[in-house]
Amino acid sequence: METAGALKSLPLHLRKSLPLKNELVCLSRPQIAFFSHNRMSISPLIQMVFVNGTESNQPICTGVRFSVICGWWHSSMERLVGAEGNAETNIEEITVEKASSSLSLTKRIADPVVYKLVRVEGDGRLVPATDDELMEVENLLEDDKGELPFVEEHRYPKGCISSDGFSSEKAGLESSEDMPGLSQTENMEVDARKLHARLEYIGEMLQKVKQEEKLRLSSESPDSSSNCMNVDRPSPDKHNQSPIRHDKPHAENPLLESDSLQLPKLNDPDTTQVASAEMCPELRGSVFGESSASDTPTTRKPDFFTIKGEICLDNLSIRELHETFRATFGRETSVKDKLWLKRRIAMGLTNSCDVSTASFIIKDKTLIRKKEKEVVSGLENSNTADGSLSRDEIVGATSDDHRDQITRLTEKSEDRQVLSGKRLRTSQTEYDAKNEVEADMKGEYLHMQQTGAKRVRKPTRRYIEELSEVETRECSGRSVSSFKNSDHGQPSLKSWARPVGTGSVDLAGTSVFTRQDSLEGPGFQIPHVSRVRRGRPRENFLPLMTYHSSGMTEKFAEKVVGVHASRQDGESGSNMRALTEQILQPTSTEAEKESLPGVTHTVEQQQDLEPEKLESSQDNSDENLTSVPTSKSGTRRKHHRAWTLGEVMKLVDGVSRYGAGRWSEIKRLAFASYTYRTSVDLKDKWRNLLRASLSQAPATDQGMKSSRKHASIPIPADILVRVRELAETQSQVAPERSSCKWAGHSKSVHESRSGYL
DNA sequence: CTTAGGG
DNA sequence: CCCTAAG
Repeated sequence: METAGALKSLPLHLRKSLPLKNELVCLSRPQIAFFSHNRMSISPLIQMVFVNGTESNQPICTGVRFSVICGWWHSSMERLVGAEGNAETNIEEITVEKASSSLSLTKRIADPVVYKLVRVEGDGRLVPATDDELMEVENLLEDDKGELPFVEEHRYPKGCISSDGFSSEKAGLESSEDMPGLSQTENMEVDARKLHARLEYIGEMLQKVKQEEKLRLSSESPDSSSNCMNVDRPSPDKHNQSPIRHDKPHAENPLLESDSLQLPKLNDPDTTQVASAEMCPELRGSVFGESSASDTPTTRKPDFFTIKGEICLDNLSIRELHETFRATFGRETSVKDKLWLKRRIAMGLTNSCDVSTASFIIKDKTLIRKKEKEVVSGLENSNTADGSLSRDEIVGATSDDHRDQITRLTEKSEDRQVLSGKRLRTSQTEYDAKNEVEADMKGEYLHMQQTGAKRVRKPTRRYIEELSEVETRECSGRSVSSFKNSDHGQPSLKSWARPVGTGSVDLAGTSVFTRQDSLEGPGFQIPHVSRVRRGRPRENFLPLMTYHSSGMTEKFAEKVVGVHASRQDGESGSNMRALTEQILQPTSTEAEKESLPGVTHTVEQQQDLEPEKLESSQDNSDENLTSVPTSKSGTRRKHHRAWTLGEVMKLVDGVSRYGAGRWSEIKRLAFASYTYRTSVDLKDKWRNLLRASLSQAPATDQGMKSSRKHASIPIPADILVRVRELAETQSQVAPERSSCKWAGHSKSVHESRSGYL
C-alpha cells in the first residue's frame, strides 16, 4: 500500500534531495546511472531506482542494482527493474542488453528521470528507503563530494556501464570528467535557473503552509487543508525545460500524500511543539507567535518569507521545515531533527553540499552565512553574480578542511556553538588524552628503567568499574551535556520523552530516572536515533549508552541486587553487566521499532558469495536476529551465532594454512564472506576448539562427542584431532605462542616453560 | 588496528 | 561473546 503510494507519488525530484550530483550520473535515459563512489559503507540493500514519473501514474521504475564488489561500489547494471504502479505486484525484471535495448525504453520514457532511493526487498518489492538509509547515503556522499567533478544529466547512453566498465579504480572515476556532455557553464546556468524557480516555488509553498497551519489552528476545518496546497506556481522559467514542471502536478496535493504516506504525523501538534520547544527553545516564539497572529490567513506573507528568494530556515518550525523539505525535494521526511532538515534543505536550495553553517538563510540560491561572511568571504565571492554556483563550492576542496576552517573561525554564533563545540571539544579531549598518555608513558618508562622488568599487563579493569569512575567524576564535575553530544554531529536530537523502562525494568525504572534527572536535569536524552555523521557505521555507541545508564545501573545494582562493595569481585561485575544489558535492551528495541516502521531492516548484508550450503539455511533463518551493525540501534549483544561445521572446518583449515594467531589474515582470506565472524571470534573459537580437543584428547574416538548437552554443533572427533595436531604443529613452529597457550591450561606455566626452555 | 587473555 | 591491555 504505502509502497505503491510512495512509488506513484514519485514525482519526487530526488535529484536535489541527494547530493549525488557529483557522483551520480543521471541521464534522461534511465538505464544509465552509476555510483562512482569509492565507498562501501552503504548497505547493498540500498539501491537506486530511477523512476520515470509520468502523469499517467504509471511510473516505470528502472533500477540499478548496486553491489559491493571487493569493497568498492560497482554497478552491476545487468538489469532493469520495471515496475507497474503497484509495487506490490511482482516486478518483472527486464534484462537489458546494454545500449541497444535502451531505445525501446526510451520511447516510453521521454520525461526527465526522477529518482528515489529505495530498497529492493528480497522478493523484489520496492520499499522506499527510510530516512536513515537516506541519511546514510547522504553522509557518504557528503564526505568526499570533492573528489568528483560535477556530472549531470548527460544525454548520452555512453555511460552504459558494464560491470567492469567503471572499475573501482580512481582512474575510472576521473574518467567521468572527460565524459562528453554539457559544458560546465551551460550546465550550471541551467541549474541555476532551476534553482531559482525552485526557490520561488518553495517560497509560495511555505506561504501556503503557513496559511494552512493558521487555518488549522483557528478552525479545524478539514477542507482548508486540501485547498491550501493548490499552488498555482507562476512558472518563471517558461523558456526552460525545467524538471520542476513535472513535479508540479504531483505536488499539488501533498497533504493527501502525507496522510497516506508512511511518515509520522506531521500534523500532530504535539510532535511539533515538543520538538520545537525542546530542541530549539529560541524558536518557540516564532511558532506560537505565528499562531496568534493568524487573523488574515489569506494573503499575508509569513514573516519568515521576507524577500522573494530569501528564506530563513532558522525561523521555521519543524512542520514548516517539513513542508519546505517536501517542496524542495518532493518527498516526505520523517526526520525531526531541525538541524538536519535545515541542512538538507539548504543543500537542496543552494545546490551545494557545503552547508556547514548553522544559520540558514537562503538568498538567491546561496547560503547566507551570518557571521562567517567576512571569514569565508573568499568563498562567498566565488559565487558568480548571476547566482550560478561556483564550481569551487560544489566540488570544493576537501570538505573537511573547509569545514574545520569555518568552524574554528566562527565559534560565536549560538547555533553553531554546538557544532563547533563538538569539534573543539573533541580536539581538546584528544589533546588531553595525548598529554595523559604521554605522562603515562613517561612514568612507565621511568618505572621500567628502574625495575628493568618486563612490561606487565595491568590487571584488567572491568568496564563496569570504569563506569563507576565515570560517574563519580561526573558527580563532582559537570559537562554532562557536552559529553552526550560528543558523538553525534547533530546538536538537537529527539529528546526522549517517554519513560524508557516501561516493561522489563519497572523496578529500576522510577528510581533510576529520578536519579538521572537529578543529575542531568530534565533534558535527559538517549541517542536512539542519533546518527554518527561521518565514517562507517559504528556499532559501538555502547559507550554512550552505558554512559547514560552508568549512574543508574550501578546504584541499582547495589541497592536492588544487593551486590555490595567488592568491585573487584567478578560476580558483581557480571551482575551489573547483566543489569546494564537488561536496562538497555528496551531502549534499543524501541529505537529500532520507531525508525523502521514496518520494514524488515535486515542489516545483514547479502553476500555475493553465498557462504556455504551447510549454513546458508541457518544464516537466512536468523539473519534478522543477528547483530546490529547499524549506526543507530546500537550494540546489543550479538546474537549468539552457532558455529557451523563448515565454519569450524574453515577455521581449522585457515589455521593450518596461515597459522594460529594470524586471525586477521584468516578472517580476511578464509572468512571473507562471513561478515559476522570477526577475527576475535575466530580466535575465541579456536581457543574453544583447542580446549575441547584437549579435554577430549584421552578419550578420542568415542561417540561422546555429541553427548555434550548443549553443544550446538557436536564437533566431530576427527576435527578435534586435527585441531590438536595443528596445535602441536603450531606449537613447534611458533612455540612461544601456542605452547604456552594451551599448556598453561592443564599444567603450570612454569612446567611448560621449562619444557620449552 | 590486531592479538592475547580473562570473564 | 564481551571487554581490556598491550603492542
